[in-house]
Amino acid sequence: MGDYSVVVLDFETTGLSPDNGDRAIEIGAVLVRDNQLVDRFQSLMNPGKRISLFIQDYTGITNAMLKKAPPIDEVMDEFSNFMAGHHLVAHNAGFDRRFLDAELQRIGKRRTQEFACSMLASRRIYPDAPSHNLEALVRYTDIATDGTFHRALADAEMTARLWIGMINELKTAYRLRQVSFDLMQRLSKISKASAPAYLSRIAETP
DNA sequence: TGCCAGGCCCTCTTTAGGGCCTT
Repeated sequence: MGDYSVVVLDFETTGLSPDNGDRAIEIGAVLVRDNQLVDRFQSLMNPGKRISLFIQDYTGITNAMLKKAPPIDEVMDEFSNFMAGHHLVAHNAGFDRRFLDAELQRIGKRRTQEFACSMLASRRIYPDAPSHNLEALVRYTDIATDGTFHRALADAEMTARLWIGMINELKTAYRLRQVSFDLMQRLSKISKASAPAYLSRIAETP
């Protein structure tokens, strides 16, 4: 489990909760190693049922597109190989973690690696951002974009660039040589109020 | 047909409520 590689992932789904029968319809993921995007994974998935007009409008993914897509089980099996051995990151990770774990469970697999959240990290690293949704953070931090939002690979790539940007921000602001996944995860788990003191303490530690 | 989550975070808080964030 390398400290310096993470898989940043994003799901498009039929709704908000796998416990209510919602399923994944697209996964996008980027492998980040040494703060570089070095590999990508993307696939639509056929959930075996029609998706709502809201989801079609929100994502641009249509029922016609999903009809031609491979089944979820097949894609998730491939993706479990892609993510193997890497820590995981997502924006509002609780959402993607629930879907990842639910879809893996359906194919008899289980996630073992740690999951970190770029949204929780951004609330601590960019407390003055006007909003901490992905699109607002992309604009706030001047991340290049082709204007595509709410598609899995585009969102995963932007989240990966946001993650790299936050690591670089910490390196610069606190004169750190390296910022590990563990540090990012700890920063996200401590209360937002105590984050500034925590970071100052890290900066003083050689 | 109608309904629909979960966790963080703030505050007019802790015997709670509501906005944000993800689709």
